[in-house]
Amino acid sequence: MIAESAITSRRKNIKTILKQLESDGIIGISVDCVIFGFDENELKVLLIKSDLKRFEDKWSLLGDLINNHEDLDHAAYRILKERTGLDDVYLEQVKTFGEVGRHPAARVVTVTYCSLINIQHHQLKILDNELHWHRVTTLNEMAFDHKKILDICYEWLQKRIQEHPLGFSLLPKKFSLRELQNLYEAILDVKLDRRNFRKKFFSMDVLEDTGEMETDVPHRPGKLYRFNYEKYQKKERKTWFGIDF
Amino acid sequence: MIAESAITSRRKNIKTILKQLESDGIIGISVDCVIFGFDENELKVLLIKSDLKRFEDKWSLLGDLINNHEDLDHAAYRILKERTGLDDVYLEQVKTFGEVGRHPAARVVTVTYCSLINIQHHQLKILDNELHWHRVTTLNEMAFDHKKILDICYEWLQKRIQEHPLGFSLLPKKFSLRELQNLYEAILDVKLDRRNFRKKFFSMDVLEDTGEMETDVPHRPGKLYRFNYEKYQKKERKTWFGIDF
DNA sequence: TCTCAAAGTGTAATTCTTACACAATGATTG
DNA sequence: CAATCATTGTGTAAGAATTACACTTTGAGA
Repeated sequence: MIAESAITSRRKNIKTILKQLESDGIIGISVDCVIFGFDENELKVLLIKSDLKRFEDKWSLLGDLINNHEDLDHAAYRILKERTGLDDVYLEQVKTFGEVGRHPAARVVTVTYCSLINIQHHQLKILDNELHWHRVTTLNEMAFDHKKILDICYEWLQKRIQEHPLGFSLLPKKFSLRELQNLYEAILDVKLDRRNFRKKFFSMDVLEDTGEMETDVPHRPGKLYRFNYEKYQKKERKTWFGIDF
Repeated sequence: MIAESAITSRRKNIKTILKQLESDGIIGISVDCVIFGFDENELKVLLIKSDLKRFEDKWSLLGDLINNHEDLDHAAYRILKERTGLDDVYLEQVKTFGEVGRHPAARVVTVTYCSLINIQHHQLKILDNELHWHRVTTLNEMAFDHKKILDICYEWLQKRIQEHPLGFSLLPKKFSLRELQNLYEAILDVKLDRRNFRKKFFSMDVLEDTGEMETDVPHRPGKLYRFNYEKYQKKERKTWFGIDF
């Protein structure tokens, strides 16, 4: 398979580079993408089987070394594009990990980005069967320090989704309020009151009625909404939220 | 002066290393510290005059390349210690900047850490007169992309201080409620109601009455409190704050 | 002892959050 | 085509949190 051999050769390349870095005493810089998706009412993360003997059968995040003449953000978009074929996606830097022993082959400092994509809509080309959507909540061991990275990104997401409208990136353009609520309930692991949830979103005034309804549901169909980014943008941001800790 | 010559030689060293990195096509990794202090009811940041011709007379953050066998966090503490003599301080990673052209001498990716220190209490040894506490609000041009970095760190601080008790790091161990309120008002650039401010902090139950009073104030002295870290720690953290954006 | 400047304190109005139940709808089935 | 099913859609009242607001107390200094 073409895709597979391309990936294989890329990996050999990485290993060679890392070896070289290590012998020259140079610190490598990589980007690791934590790619979240939402499917079957569960939060998923896109992982790949580690190719290192040291981490046999362990899952790892999608990452790569950055290029010398490439902005850091650009590297993140590139990696995402290479692995998923997508470029119109939500992507945000979360944290940088730089402990000395975190990569066995060489000293590598990695900058972590979170990406949120809509699994259904994009139907990314997972030709390569080493790629896998894994449930976030039932993930134990991972390669490198990737479990720790994932945990931090998941916490980041839980917090972030309550303050910024990133959740919509995980849903189709048109969605029902039930889908939206399921998303929040899954990510935050809470049960929310349906009426209060609706009231809250309507009062925030960021949803737009598409005039369409759900189809193919075995019950009364709900209205479909879309996120109105312009309205959201126009809202004024406050520096004062209230002290609470 | 001993301190000065040490710094000068260190800087030459950096320049040499950067030159070498650039000619070898290697990406350097640095840490930049945004060191906030609070004095005379104003938020200050510790800066140094840039030593690059390109940025003559511009202020820059305190930074250094990381060492090969040093954890990233450790590098941040080291730099802080080298520049201020302090090691028992609040320090937190904020964001990594990796645009290609951000450093004129070489490709350098920099990881930014925010540090909060109490200017009065520590009396750091600013022997070197190129070091300077600058008002955050009246800072225009800076060297490199440091103004952008500072802006982002300042926004980070404004948000963070409302959710976490980091503000206390900027105050003496014992402080009056007025001092605390001045701190919040200065950082957030808002006026707060004195009674509501007190009510809020007392209801959060993180302040401890020291039994002491202010001295040397030309008016009725206020009680002195200290932050009770244990009580704060014991509070349970919620994943659910409420959606709002 | 008088003045000054800031400390210390309570309450009522408002806004936000939570808890809660029943009728309407469209799809499916017998 | 009538009955059933599952889920949508909707309002209100109680409680909690936030806001706005003014007068008395205290110690220092003149």
